[in-house]
Amino acid sequence: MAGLEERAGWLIDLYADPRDDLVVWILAEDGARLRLHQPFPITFYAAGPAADLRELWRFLQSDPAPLHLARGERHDLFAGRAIPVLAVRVACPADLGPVFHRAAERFPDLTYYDADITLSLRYAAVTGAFSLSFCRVAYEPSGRLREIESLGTPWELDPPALPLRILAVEPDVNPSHAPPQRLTVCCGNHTYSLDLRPERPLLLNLRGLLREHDPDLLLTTWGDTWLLPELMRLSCEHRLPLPLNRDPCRGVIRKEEKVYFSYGQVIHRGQQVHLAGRWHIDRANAMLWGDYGLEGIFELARITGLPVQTVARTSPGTGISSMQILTALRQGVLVPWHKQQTEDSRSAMDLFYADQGGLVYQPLIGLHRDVAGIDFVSMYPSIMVHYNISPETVGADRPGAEEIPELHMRVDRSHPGLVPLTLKPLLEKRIELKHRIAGLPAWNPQRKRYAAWASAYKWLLVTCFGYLGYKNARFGRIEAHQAVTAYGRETLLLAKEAAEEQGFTVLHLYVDGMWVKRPGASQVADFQPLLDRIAEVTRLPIALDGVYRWVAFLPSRRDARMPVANRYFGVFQDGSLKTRGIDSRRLDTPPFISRVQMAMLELLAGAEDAGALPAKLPGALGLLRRAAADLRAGRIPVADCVVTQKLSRTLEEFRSASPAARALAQLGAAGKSLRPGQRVRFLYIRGDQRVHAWDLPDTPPPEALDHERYLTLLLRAASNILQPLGLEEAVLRDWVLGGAVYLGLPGCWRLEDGLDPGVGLGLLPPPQNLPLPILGDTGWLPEESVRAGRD
DNA sequence: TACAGTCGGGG
DNA sequence: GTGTACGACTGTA
Repeated sequence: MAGLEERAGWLIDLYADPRDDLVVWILAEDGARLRLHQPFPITFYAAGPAADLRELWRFLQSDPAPLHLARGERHDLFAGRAIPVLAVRVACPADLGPVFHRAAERFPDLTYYDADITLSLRYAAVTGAFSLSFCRVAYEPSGRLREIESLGTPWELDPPALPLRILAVEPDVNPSHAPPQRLTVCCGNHTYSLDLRPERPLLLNLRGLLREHDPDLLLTTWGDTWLLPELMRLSCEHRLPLPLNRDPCRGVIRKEEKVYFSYGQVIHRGQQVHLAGRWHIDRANAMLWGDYGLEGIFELARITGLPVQTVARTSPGTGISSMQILTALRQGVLVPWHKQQTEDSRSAMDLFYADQGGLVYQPLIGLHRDVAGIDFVSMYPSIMVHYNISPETVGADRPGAEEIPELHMRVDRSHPGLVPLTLKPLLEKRIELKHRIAGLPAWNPQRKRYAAWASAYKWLLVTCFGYLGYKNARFGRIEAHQAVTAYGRETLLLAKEAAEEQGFTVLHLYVDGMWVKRPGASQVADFQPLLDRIAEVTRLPIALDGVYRWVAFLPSRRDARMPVANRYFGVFQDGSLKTRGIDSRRLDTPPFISRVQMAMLELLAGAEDAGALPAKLPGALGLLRRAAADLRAGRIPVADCVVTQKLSRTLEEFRSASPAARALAQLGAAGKSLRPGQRVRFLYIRGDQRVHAWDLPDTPPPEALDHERYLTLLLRAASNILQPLGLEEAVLRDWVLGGAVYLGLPGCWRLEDGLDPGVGLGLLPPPQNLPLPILGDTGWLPEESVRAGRD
């Protein structure tokens, strides 16, 4: 076409604008940042009794916004057929919200579809151009976009990298703890330190930096909750405009903080500041930032179709929901309007929901060797794809369809369902990523990128199951959820039978994994025939989590004869540890206790074989004794004794003076407030106060700590890992406190099969000869020892 | 002893 | 722009 400019580049932002209809930002290959615009009419639908639809028609005819009305038929997923609808096409996307709300308010009983879909998803469905996709664009000199064509798909493994300009800003301290004094600003190879006062030069300097560098990404720490609101306030006060936005025609978008309930706990989401034409990401407010970083966020944007600033801050559940919506739009299936109803919704759907849904065994308590952990890979999503489980494919009345085990239901496998259609490429790409990761050395940057993506995918897949079961989810249906768990149980039972046929003892089953043992089986090759057999009978992807040198399943702390499903630890053949449910896995355990526990475990992990464990005991006990002595002598830094707990309610709502409530009250008295969902930090101290909130101006000296309390926590943590070796908490306490040792009693050991009872305890040297722990003189145990336990 | 409050899991 | 479970466990009274 004559007079059109053509360019290739990445789609980085997109939003409705009352004057320009739809604004599309392209980061061009040649470095230009293009603000383009185009008309983008949007249609939503209403269904219901014909008379009501006619009334809605008349009502909307007098609506002030330019719109077009038509009758038609559209496919309803749950009805399984096309239904008559009134199509309301709004000329300008910015009008959609107001028009829809006027309609829904006046006619609340009609059913609405496609009414609340994120603009970027609609755009992806209509044009094929998704968030961050590499596109070819053709536009008029005025900026009017005439053509856009995506040159790739979200499923590429090596999409061209964006040449992003990043400006990073970080205050010197956490603003919720103390008032910051200066900002560190990084862009390219330059780093600047800017004083927050006086304010005018600060604003002028920042303005200069923003203009000069024109960043695509403003990467901050506490930018949502403090920095940007503060800068906006200063900019207003001093009447010095600050070009935070790249689009000068728009203001920044602020979203208020909120507290909500999700998966059984209160979540606090700080306020947010979104920019137009460039992104703002606050690492402190970014979901799972530590898990997958910028690369993970970009990949999530690509595959979910959500804007970068949104995926950075939302849960993966929103991502999976968006992917389903995109599938529906592409298939021409109506997307039900999602009412923000807080009705009785006894959804009772956890994202894992092991107790009613998943098969859980009671593990065989104690220490075992010749054990392998075997897991199904993304079991529930794999089941959905393999068995075609989707809200529209499952039901009681499906003649000729496949019968679901245990349930009086059938699943129609003649056409791929919406959910399997959405998940299939995701599962396939994740498996391909894992292959590539395995083939690359650890230092390879591409490997790190893939690992970040794989981590982001993992979370999408984990949450998709919960969505399937939630009855108020757009594409959720309880029967589909039940079908998945039914197939899951059957699958696990098939795996168990296969293991028993091959002479393995099944130690434990947990939803999508199992632990098996057979005397003498200590190599990967010993378990390969079982893996092959399980893959053959279940037709689902199975993987060896690892072969253990030894593994211990812990009993209940209330009753040592009772097993619990989720507390265990073990060492793989390569010496790496796997721990679940023990103190160091918990975020409310003081750091020094976590470190001691992990250090003890690492010492035990040095044993090549369970038989060599007794020789490791003196070292582990020495570590414990040293820790207890350091605690009493005040040699543990108080910062390492801080307990962190998440607040579930406001101060007034606490009915019991729990440690967290006491700390909250102290903070309140000092003028610092915390909201439910935020974490409170405190120390256990002696005296009536019992605790001392950590974020108060003063810090108590080590002598003020409640040593007795910390000693109890320490001994508990130690006994949780030494209990399988026959050392109970009371014994440890006597021993650590330096009293008589009754470690020499034969029969104390509770090692399974073949380990010589009576070995070990008698070999312990007397306490004064114990080897000193592996510590430096100044610091405490290395921080790595804690992280090593978490994967 | 009963009750109140917090945490993890999955990958 | 989410999704209000469950059991184990600890601390308080």
